[in-house]
This record gives sequence, C-alpha cells and structure tokens, in this order.
Amino acid sequence: MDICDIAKLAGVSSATVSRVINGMNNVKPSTADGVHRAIAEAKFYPNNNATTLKRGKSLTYGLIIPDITNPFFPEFIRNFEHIMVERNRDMLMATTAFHASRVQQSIRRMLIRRVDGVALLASEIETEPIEALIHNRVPLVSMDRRLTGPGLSDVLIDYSSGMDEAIKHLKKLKHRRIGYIGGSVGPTISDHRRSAFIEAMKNNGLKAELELIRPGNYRMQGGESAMAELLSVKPHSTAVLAANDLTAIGALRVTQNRSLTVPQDISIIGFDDIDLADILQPPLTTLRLSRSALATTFFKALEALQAEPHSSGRQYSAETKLVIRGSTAVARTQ
Amino acid sequence: MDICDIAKLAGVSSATVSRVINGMNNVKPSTADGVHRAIAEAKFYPNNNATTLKRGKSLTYGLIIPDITNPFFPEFIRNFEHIMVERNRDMLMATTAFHASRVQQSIRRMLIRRVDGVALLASEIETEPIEALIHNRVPLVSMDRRLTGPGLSDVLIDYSSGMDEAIKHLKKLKHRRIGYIGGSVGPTISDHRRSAFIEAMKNNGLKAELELIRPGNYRMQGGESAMAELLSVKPHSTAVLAANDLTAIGALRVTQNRSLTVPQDISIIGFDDIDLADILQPPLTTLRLSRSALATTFFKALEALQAEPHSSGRQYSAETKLVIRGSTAVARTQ
DNA sequence: GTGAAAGCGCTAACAA
DNA sequence: TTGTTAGCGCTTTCAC
Repeated sequence: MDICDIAKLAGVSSATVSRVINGMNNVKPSTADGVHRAIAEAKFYPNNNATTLKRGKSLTYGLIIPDITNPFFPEFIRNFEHIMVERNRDMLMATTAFHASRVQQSIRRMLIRRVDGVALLASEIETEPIEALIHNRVPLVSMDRRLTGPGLSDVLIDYSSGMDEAIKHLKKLKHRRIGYIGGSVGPTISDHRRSAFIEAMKNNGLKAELELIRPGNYRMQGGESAMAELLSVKPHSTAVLAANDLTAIGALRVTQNRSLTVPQDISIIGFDDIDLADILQPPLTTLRLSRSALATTFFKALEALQAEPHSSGRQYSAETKLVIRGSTAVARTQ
Repeated sequence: MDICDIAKLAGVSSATVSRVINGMNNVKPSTADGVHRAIAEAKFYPNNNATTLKRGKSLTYGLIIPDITNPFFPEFIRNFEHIMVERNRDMLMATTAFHASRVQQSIRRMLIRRVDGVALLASEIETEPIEALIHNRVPLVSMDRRLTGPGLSDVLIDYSSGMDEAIKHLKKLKHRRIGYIGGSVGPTISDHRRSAFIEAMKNNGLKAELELIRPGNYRMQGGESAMAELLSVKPHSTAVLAANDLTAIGALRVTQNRSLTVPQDISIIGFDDIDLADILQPPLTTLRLSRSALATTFFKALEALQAEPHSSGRQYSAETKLVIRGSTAVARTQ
C-alpha cells in the first residue's frame, strides 16, 4: 500500500496525494476531501522511511541516558517527549547502562537513523563516537562536559550556586566536618561536582578533608558502600553531601541500618530532587535540578544548532537550588 | 555520503559495499578489508531509512507505556531494551500520559515508521488504532486485555494466584474487613484487578464490601484521595490492597499524615514490587510482577507473531507472587 | 566473487 | 490546481 494506490482510489496523481498528506494549501478542497476519504478507507499510513530518505531530515532527536531506573531520567524524558510531541517531532531513546560501548552503540543507532540531533545525558563518553557525530554534521548537545564547538553545544550544571547554599545551610546548623560522596570515577561530570563541593567548602571557610570524600556510582548501592566507609572514620562527619539523590538514599539506608538517626545523628543532602525525595523518611534535603527547565534547554539547544548547522555551539547553563526538608538538622555536639 | 562514495574509495561496486556492510560471506576477504577501511576512513554510517525502505522490515519494535515516571515501567524498559540490543533490534518508545489520544498518536508513529510489532502496555485503548495495526499486519502484543486474534497476542497478568496469597496472608493476620484501591475507572485492566480481589475475598470466605472498594488512578495522588475516603469510613478497614505500588505509597502517606501507624493501625499491600518498595518506611508488602519475566514474554510473543504473521496470536501469562515485608501485621482488635 | 540495474515509497522541481 | 518524473540510498536479482 502506497500513495500510488491511494492516488488510484481517489482518482488523482500521487503528487496530489503527497500534497494532501503534507497539508499543502495548493490543492482544491474537494480534491483533498476525496484523498482524505481514500486514505481513511484504506487505513493508509505513509512510509516515514521514504519521506526521511527523500527529505534528508528525520524530524527526530536522539536522547541518550545512562540509567533509566534513576528516577531523574524518566522525569526528564517525560518533559522532553512532551515538548517533542507538541512540536511534531520524534524522540529516539537509548540507554547506556553506564557502559562506554553502549554509548557508542547508541550513537551508531542515531547516526544510521539520521536523527537531526542528539541530546547526550550520559557521561561515559569517548571521543570517537562524538567525532562521528560531528563529522556527519549531526548536532550534539551534551550535559556538563563544558565543551562547545561547531555543531556542539553543552548544558552546564551550575553546581556552584546550589552547592554554596547547601554548605551555608549546613554551616548555620553548626556542621564543620562535612563528607562528600561523589559519582563514578572517571567522567569529568563527577569531577565538576566534586570540585564544586571543595570550592564551596573553601568559600565558606571550611576545610574539605580528603578522607571524607568518597566516590560512588550514582546508584543506591554506591551510596551504601561509600557511606559505610565514611561512618568508619572516627569520629565521623556530622553531615554528608551526595552526588545524586539515589546515592543519598543509599547513604540514608546504611545510616539507619546502623541505628543512627537522620538528621539527629547525621545530616544528609542529596542532589536532583527526584519526586521520591519528598516521600522518604525523613524527606530528603536536596539540591534541585529542574527537569522541565533542563528538557526545555536541551530542546532549544538542539533547535538552535539545527537551524544553523554551521554555527558554533553555545554554552547553556542550568541552575541548582537548595530544597530544605527533613534530612538536615543542627549538628550533634561530639 | 553513500555506499557509492565508499565504493569509489575502495575501488569496488556499491553492491560489494552493501555485501560487506551486511556481513555476507561471498566477498573475498581482501576486498572486504578494503571496504572496511574505506568505511572507517570516511566515518560512514549507512542510511537505515533506505535499508528499511528497501527491505520492508525495520528490525524495530514499538513500545507504548502510560507513564514513564511510574518506576515499574523504567524497570521494564531496561529489561526490554537489553533484550532488543542483544538481538540487534531497535526499540521505539512512546508514552501516553494516560490519554487515549496519545495512544492513537503513538500507534501512528509506530505505523509510519513501519515497526515490526508493537508492545502495548497502556490501557487507554480504543479499537480504532488497534484495527489500524491489524489491518496493516503489524503484530500487537497487549497487556492484560485478554483478547487474542490474528496477529494479536496478549499477556495476561495472573492476579488470582497472588491475590489469593495476599488475602490468605491477611486472613491469617486476623484481618476481616479489607479495602481495595483500584486503578483508573474505565480500562478493563482495572476491572480484572478488582475482580481478582473480590474473587479472592470470596474464595477465602470473606465478604468484599463495596464501600471499601475505591478507584485510584495508578498514581500516588490517586492512592492518597482514595485512602482518605477509606479512612473516613468508621470503623475503617484494618487492611488495604492497592492496584499498584504507587497507589499504595500514596495510601501509606495519607495514613501516616493522620498519625496512624502502618502496619500497627492498618496494613497495606501494594502491587508490582518496584525497587522503591523495599526502601520505604515501612518496607512495602506487595504482589511482585517480575519485570524481566514480563519483558522476555513480550519479546517472545512479538517474535512469534512476526515469524508467522498470518498465525493467530496466543494468550501468555505472567505470575504474581506475594512478597511479605513490613507494611502488614496482625490486625488491631477494634 | 563482483558489477549493472531495477525499484522500495516518497517529495519537489518543472511542466501543463 | 494538478500531473510527470527524477531521484533519495540502499538491496538484490541476474549476468558475467
């Protein structure tokens, strides 16, 4: 079944059918009516592969994320997909499970499908697949790589503002020794988060102790083991910041399993503010990174790059903001 | 950049390039080598739209889900995508936000992309888009519609076994008046769940009181309002089953906000066993529906239908199983 | 083992 | 306002 069949049914040419399908206004209404009827009768759906092949544009953006079971990402996806649907665009999603090889695989998928751009929210990035994108003139918008270039924009996560708020908040609560559980070792994005922590400590006249800085893996389990290590330091720190909420939840669990009470015995601050943060016991104090703002920014960045493929990319930025809930309190005097 | 360019670079014909790309074994190794080199040098990625157009098969399955922020679905998606990547297939995901119009839109997306099959986990289903799939010979595997036909399989969720376990568990804990918070009004899938509850009550010699059966909406907020209603019935039931974990969490929150303790004052049982269920306070007793088993079943069903497009679909089934945690306890004597 | 060429279903000049 | 037609990039038969 193709537009020629529809053309025969409607007694017109395939070009007219094409025009009707694409809503061009240079078709006589009565003719268009007939075509619409024929399409409906035949339950015809035009083959997008042919359209894309012909037009050289797929009206599709790719989205690559590390881990869909981290609630941050579904919340982002929902916003992103919503924008795409509204603009009559398609989304092609791939997850990487934190493996560089899966990033490569995902980018390959995007390239062979001829997406009009890629939003890359994963951090296990190797330069080779990125070069493939650039070389093939597929715009790329990355998250917090702090690197831009022709066809390459970036959305910086502005930790510093939020991180400063967080440390100020803790300092006011009399915390002095503050621990930090980071992301995976390797990705620069983890480094940015850690540096922002150290910087904020310094700016507030506190010393970031190396012994109290541990890597995690952005998952609960990583938060658990890192927190176990932090608790074995005697005396342990009175507060801990985590690189994301999942990590903070892991830390929370370990703490509670050891019969320590949060926030009385130890304060915990997360990062992201996933919906879940609010329903924990205690509800999590966290640095909020707005998913809808982020989705909007990524979309805008993609559109901008697409409109002018030869233009150089821009550095965008997304704010973080402290949300105070129940997991922080005055430091226990030791 | 196309295979003809590669052909020139490698000094062969485009047919040979195509053969090499597709790993056919009727190319002299040295020739294949040269082609591979040319492809790498040019960073060439074949245009999948052309391939699909030509072959008439996309090696892609569509996946339609209602709500990606319900953790059940990301957990499902991760398993499903993993299977797909392993088999060198592609996944095209769409969410419906519980709107029938979005289901229609999603199915249209799938049809114009010529997916080889659709896994439909949403329940806001209208017959029209489904007929479009059938008519265009695109296999469909639905969840718990309990309807099969040519090119149409279904995965039944076997509530009865788990629901029976749940009621037996509560009965042993001396609960007699048990409430139920269902899914959205309308979808048959909600009816199945509710019927299974009523049936299980009856089978265990308990009476399902209509007053204690309320609709929810598969989201936390729905669980909250339904639970508020249930608590206004005096005396309130001593236990409540929810149509999914999110609903149960909503119920849990309302209960705790009213200074009632779970499970001492009231027992709550969820459905799904999302990862989160285990980290709540108290950890949620729930009916487990395995995401990985479900993903495997959906994939198998799609492959079977695709292998024999003219064959009639099958009824598959997925088990549910009671997981006892901390949200159920002996009923308070009233 | 390799190449020539037809055609998958659509769009967009161009012509009428 | 409508039709004719040349491709978009690939696969695959058929011929060599």
